Amino acid sequence: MPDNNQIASLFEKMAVLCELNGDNVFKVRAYQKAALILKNLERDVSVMSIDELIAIKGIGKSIAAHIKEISEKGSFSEFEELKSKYPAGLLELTEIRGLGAKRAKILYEKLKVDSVNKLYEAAKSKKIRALDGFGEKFENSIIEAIEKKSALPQRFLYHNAIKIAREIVAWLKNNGYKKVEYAGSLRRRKDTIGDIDILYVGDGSGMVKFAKSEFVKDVLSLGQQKASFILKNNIQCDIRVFKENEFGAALCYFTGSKAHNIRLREIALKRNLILNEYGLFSKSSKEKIAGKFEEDIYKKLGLVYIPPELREDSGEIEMAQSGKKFDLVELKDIKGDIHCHSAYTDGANSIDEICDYLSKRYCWAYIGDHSVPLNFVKGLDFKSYIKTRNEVLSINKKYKNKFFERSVELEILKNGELAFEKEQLKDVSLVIAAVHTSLRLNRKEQTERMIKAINNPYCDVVAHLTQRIINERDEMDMDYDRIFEVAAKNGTIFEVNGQPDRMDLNDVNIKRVISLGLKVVLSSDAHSIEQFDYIEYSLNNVRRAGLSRKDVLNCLDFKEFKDFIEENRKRRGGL
DNA sequence: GCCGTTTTCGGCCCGACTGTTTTCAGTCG
Ligand SMILES: Nc1nc2c(ncn2[C@H]2C[C@H](O)[C@@H](COP(=O)(O)OP(=O)(O)OP(=O)(O)O)O2)c(=O)[nH]1
Ligand SMILES: [Mg+2]
Ligand SMILES: [Mg+2]
Ligand SMILES: [Zn+2]
Repeated sequence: MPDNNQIASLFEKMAVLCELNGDNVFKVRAYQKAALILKNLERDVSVMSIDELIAIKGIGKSIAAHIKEISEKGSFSEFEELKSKYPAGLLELTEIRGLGAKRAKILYEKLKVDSVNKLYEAAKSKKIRALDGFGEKFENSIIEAIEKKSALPQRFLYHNAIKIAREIVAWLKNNGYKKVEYAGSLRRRKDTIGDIDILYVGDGSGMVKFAKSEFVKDVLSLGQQKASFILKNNIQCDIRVFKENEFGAALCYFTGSKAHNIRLREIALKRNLILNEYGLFSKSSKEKIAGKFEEDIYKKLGLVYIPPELREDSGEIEMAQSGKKFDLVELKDIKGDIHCHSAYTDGANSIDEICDYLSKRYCWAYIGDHSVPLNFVKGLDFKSYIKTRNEVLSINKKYKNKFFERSVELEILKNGELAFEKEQLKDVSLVIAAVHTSLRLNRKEQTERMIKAINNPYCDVVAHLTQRIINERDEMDMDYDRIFEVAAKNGTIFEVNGQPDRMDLNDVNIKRVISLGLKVVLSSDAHSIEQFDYIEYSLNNVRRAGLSRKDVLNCLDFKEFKDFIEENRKRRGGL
C-alpha cells in the first residue's frame, strides 16, 4: 500500500509532465495542490473511499479515482501514458534553477535535449543561444546552474537553518536596520527548511552590502525590493525589503505558506479587498485597510490570529473563521522531561549534574539511559537500572518540591519482546520502548515486532517510532495504520523526540495519534546539558499539529503524570 | 483539474527580477 507521501510524489511528477505537455496551468496547479494536501493529511488516503476523498477540498473526481488506482496498482494510467510520451531525463530539467517547463519543452523539441547532461552539452556548444527567444546570458546561467547544482543538498535541519538565520538577522541589525525578522518555513517552524527567508525595514542598500558580506557565495538575483543568494554553507537565502507601515502584511506574506497566502487572498477578494505583501486594500478605492501589523490583516479578513506554525492551509483558516482563539501549548507549560542520557551510558553528564541543571528548569524529570543489549553504549541491565534509580531517588532528596525519577530507553528486541523480563518491568518507573537494531526487517516482521511491543502492558511510551534520521534514513517500513490502531486500544503514549535530525513523531503523525484519542509526550533525548533545549524542537512539532496543553503529558504535575502511567499499566493488565 | 450561501461554466493570488525584452514572457517568491 503506498503511503500519502508516495502518492503525493506521483502527483508532483504528474504536474511536471502536464506542464511539459503544455496542459492548462490550472490543471498543473490542481496536481501540485493535491500533492500538498496529501503530504499534510493525517489520514491514510489509500484506505479511503471515493466519496471520502472527494469530500477533501482540492480533491475532485479525477484525482480521487487516480488515488484509488494508485492504491491498487501503484500508479495510474494517465500518468503512465504521459510518462511514456517523454524521456525520463526530461523531468529533471525543471530542477535546474531558471529553467521551467516552457523552455525545457522548447529545448527538447528543438535540440532534443532530454537530460541534464545533454542540456549541459548544448549550452557548452553554444547551440541554445541560436534559438528564438534564448540568448547568451541564459546559456551561461544554465551552465553555472548545472555546475553548482550538485553542491546544493536537499532540505536543511531546522536546527542548522535557524542558527544561520539568527546570524543574518544579527548582521542586519548590526548594520543599522532595526526591524529584521526571519519568515518562511523557519517562522512556521517546519522540521526541515528549504531556504532562509528574511525581511527588514529599510532600503535596498542593505542587500547590496549583504551581497558583499562573508555569508554570501553567489548572488542569484539582486533588485530593489528583493534578492536571492547562495550562502557559503550552500543554503539559499531570500531577502525582502519593506517600509515600516507595510511590515505586518510583508511578514504575513513572507511567512506563508504559499497555500495559506492564496487562501487569505481569496478571502480578501470575496470581501472586495486585495491582499498582497504591501497591505490589505479596498479593491475599488485602493484605500489601505491594514498593513502595519500582521494581527490587523487577520482581523480585517474576519479571522482570529493564526499562529505561524499552523499556516499550511490544513484546516486552520476554517478554525480561524469560527472565531475561537487558538490555544497552542507553550514552552512555559512544560513541567518536565522524560528522556535523556547520563554518563552511565552515552551521555556526557553525571546524574548529579543533570539533576542540578533540571532542578532549575523543571518541576520534575525522568533521567533515562539506554538498556541492554546495546553494548556499544554500555546499556543498563535490570540490576544497574535499580542501582542507578536509587541514586536518582537519593539525589532527589537534595531538592525541595522537585521530583526526579529514573526512566529507561528499553530495547524492543527483534522478536518484539522488551529487553527486561515482565517480573522486572513492574519495578521500572517509566519504560520508554525503542527500536535501535534490526531496522531493515521486512514490513510485515517490523509491524508485528512493533505491535507486540505496544501490546506489552509495560510499554509506557514508544520512543521515536519511525526511526527516521532526516536526510539520512527513511522511516522504518511498517504498517503504521495497524500500529496506530493497536496503540489506540492500548492508550499508548508516543514520544515526540526533539533531537534535531529525528523530530519523531513529525507533525502529521502527531495529528494522527491525537485524532485517535492518544496523548504525546515531549522529550529532548538530551545526551548533554545543552541538549535539553532540544525539547523546543519537539514543541515545534506539536504546535504545528495544533496541540494544546491537554494533549501533552509534560504539562501534567509529577503526580498526575505518574498516576497516568500507572493507570495505563493497570488497565492493560500490568502491575 | 477543482469549485460553487449570486454560479455546473468560467473563473482560478499577486508581484519582483531577469533577459528572451521596448511592452512582455518565463520563472520564482
Ligand atoms: N502569495 C504567494 N506567496 C508565495 C508564493 N510562493 C512563496 N510565497 C511566500 C510564502 C512562502 O512561505 C514564502 C517563502 O517562500 P519559500 O519558497 O521560501 O517557501 P517556504 O519558506 O514556505 O518553504 P521552504 O522551506 O523554503 O521550502 O513566500 C506564491 O506563489 N504566492
Ligand atoms: Mg523558505
Ligand atoms: Mg524562499
Ligand atoms: Zn535516547
